[in-house]
Amino acid sequence: MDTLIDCLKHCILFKGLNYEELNSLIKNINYSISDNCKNFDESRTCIVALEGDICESLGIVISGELEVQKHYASGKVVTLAKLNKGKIFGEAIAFSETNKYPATIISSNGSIILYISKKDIIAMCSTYPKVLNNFMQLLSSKILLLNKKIKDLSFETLRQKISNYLLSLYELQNTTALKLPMSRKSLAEHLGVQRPSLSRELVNMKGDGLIDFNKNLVQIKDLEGLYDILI
Amino acid sequence: MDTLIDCLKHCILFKGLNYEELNSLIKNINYSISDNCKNFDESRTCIVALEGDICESLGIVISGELEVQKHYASGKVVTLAKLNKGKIFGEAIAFSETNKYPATIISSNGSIILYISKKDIIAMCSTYPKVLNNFMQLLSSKILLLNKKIKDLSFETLRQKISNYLLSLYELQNTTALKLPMSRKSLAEHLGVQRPSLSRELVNMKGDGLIDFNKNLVQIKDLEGLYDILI
DNA sequence: GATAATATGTAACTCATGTTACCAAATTAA
DNA sequence: TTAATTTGGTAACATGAGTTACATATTATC
Repeated sequence: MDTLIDCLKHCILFKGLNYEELNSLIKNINYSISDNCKNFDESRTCIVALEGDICESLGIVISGELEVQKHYASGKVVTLAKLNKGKIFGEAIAFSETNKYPATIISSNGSIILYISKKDIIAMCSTYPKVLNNFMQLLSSKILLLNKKIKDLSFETLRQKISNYLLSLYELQNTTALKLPMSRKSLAEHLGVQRPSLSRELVNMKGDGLIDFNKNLVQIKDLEGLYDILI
Repeated sequence: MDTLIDCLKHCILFKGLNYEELNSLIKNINYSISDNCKNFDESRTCIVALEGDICESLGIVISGELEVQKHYASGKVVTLAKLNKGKIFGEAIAFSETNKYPATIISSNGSIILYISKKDIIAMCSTYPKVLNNFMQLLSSKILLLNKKIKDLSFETLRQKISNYLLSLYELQNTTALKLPMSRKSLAEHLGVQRPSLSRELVNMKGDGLIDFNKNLVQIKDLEGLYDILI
């Protein structure tokens, strides 16, 4: 039981709750623990949830490590995320209208998972406002993160991607004399473009009087021009 | 008061609550109503919130219409959304870590807005589990919607976009003999590409034996091939 | 300090898609 | 039914970015 509480202490959902509160919480809410997996596939990995399965509850990893995977028809498998102790999953899926897992979740080392059903989450949140607050913050922050990702993805040209990046640096560093915090190689990767393409476009932008640069220092020469590129 | 309750009845946050429950709710929770705007800009439009403003509460439109706008340095203004009676805003922003409005919200016709602070939302959700459930569903569905949008956006080539679209039709219509529900013009717009480019690529895909088509009927010839394109 | 490994800049080429223009087909209006 | 409008196909061209290759610069290792 103590190891359970110790684990929940590290879970973002229970941030700000002390030992006593967690102790009372775990006694007062309904939950179930999957001590071992029911389904095994041929390679001895345990299938926690299959893509398309109905999701009715929130899962919290108590021990072991889960992998979120996308299985393609061709047989190719792509691991999207790894979830270790204290990480949660299914929180957004359970409450959505089409509550089906969008990916498969497996465990290769016999993990233990605590499940709380939708109904019991509502009950828990009603009783523990701190948990409710944490849950809201979790979902909200995810929404803003996804919005940012969509914004980044929706820039089409390389020049837009570079301008967007430089302007976010400008707002962060509060100066037009920017210091790039990473190498060209990493920047190209970060922007999702090829390194030679990045180099070429930086030279073009210098030629157009938008920026000047030397090593990892970039001087914005036409701030408004950079903003115009994003529209 | 009755018009207020009538308005809340149409708000997604209070779905499933009857008149009595709404009546008791409105008496038991703390809220504030902005009867008129404090800030007017030169064009007599009322500024509900400026981009960058701290957001501490959820807003519900009681009457009038709000516009969510992005104001660019160049002076250009893009309207992102319109919010009419019963629509809510700030729900994800208030609870996120960086709780700043990502866009400006204005009203040109003197709207009335009901505000519920973060603290009072928590209190309301604790007292009314139905509202809590609605709130969770709202945030969760938004997350899944944004995830889908990211998935769609992350396909790079036109062939990937077409394949992804055809495969979603396939899963929807449960047959490889697909009926396109829209014109080429609309489809091109929907996929974010030019109409001639779409035509050209459809012909290429027919040439590669992936599909066959005639008018608004598309026959999938190589299902696995289509899936492979997405990887 | 010499050498190897890695990162960066640059140029030539390829390719996918946007762009424009034009004609045919289909749909709608008169 | 004819005329007008919209939609769709196709071709030629322009362009932006990926690809490859190679030279130079920087950094790490001994």
